[in-house]
Amino acid sequence: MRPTKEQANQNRQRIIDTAGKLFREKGIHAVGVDDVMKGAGLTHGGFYGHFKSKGDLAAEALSHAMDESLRSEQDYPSLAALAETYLSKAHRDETENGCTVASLGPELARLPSGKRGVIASYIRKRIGQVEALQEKTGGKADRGKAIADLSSLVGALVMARAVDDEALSDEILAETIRIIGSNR
Amino acid sequence: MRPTKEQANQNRQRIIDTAGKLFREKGIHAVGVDDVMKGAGLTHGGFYGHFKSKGDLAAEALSHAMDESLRSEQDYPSLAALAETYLSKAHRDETENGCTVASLGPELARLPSGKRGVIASYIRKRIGQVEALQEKTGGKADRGKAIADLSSLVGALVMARAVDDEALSDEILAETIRIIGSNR
DNA sequence: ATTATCTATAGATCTATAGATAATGC
DNA sequence: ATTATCTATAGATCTATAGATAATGC
Repeated sequence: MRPTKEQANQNRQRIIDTAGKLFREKGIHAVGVDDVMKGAGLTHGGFYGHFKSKGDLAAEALSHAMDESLRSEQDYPSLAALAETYLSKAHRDETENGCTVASLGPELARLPSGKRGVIASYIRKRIGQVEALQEKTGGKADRGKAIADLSSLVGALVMARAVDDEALSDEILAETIRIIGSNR
Repeated sequence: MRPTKEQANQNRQRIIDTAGKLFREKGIHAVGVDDVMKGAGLTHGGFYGHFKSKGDLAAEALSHAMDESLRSEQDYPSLAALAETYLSKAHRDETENGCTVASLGPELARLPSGKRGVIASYIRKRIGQVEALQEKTGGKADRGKAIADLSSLVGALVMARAVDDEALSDEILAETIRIIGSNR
């Protein structure tokens, strides 16, 4: 039963969206084309009508996921407010949405270099976001400090997720929020 | 040709060591038992005489890798000196050795929870290391700041490796070193 | 006799392709 | 007639096991 052109486009978009969530939750290697298609409510053979390969899907899915996680954010009143959201327990525990760099981290570095341009672009936007918040509250932007603060955010989330001990995990989140908020 | 008991133990240790390097370089999922055994100069069938499963090897290999990367470090004179080494281009570019949390990051969070105790222990030691350096130079230890600085180190290394643009990668390393060194 | 390793292979899984199907869109 | 999807499967790869081999260690 062939769908309309519009339905086919929606199917394609749903494949990208599902892949973005599954890859962030389980890692790219741990998710098969079969899993993605099942998640999108399709059979896995149909995949290759939409994408040339799993790698091509990965590039599109990550790009889409990064756009989404930037787009979905409110305008924060301050850097402290961004840190509170980024390092919330909700963001830590809900791995299928949220920051792609924190969810996939080193796996991004191992992607074929032709498909890694979106990562630099995403990180540049995050740096810009932090700089804009510096101007909003403190005064003038300090790009170096923005980079170091962004590093803290990413590193704290990665560690808080890796750790098996909830008290330590909570402490990593809370203390990093506190230090960033104190405008060191 | 059966090796001596001592040689067999050395073989086992070489399997662990090889796995620690390969896992950090390529990710656990991307490395097969076959690759590890080939790297150790053995045939892959012999693996199961040493380990019950790939997962068991992973736990031992990561524990060993973390011990090694802590043990191999000099005594740093200051936090700034630690940051310079941790965020050196050498550490960024040489992924097979070096910090396991930065090399595997989110993949650690997806390990079965029974095998994640070593991660918390490793991170606690890293926090302690930063606190000791604070006392050595500034005065009294500030655990919250130690956690935030450690987060910066991990996050900056992950981002510097993920990015496709060498200028941006270098900037992330250099600026994070500068901010941590400025003892904000 | 024991055992570390090797050869060979079973069984599962994963990417990708081929051909059939059936409804859309010219 | 075109094409999005489905069924079926080829081919590669990966974990794990079984049985053979040959030197060690009691």
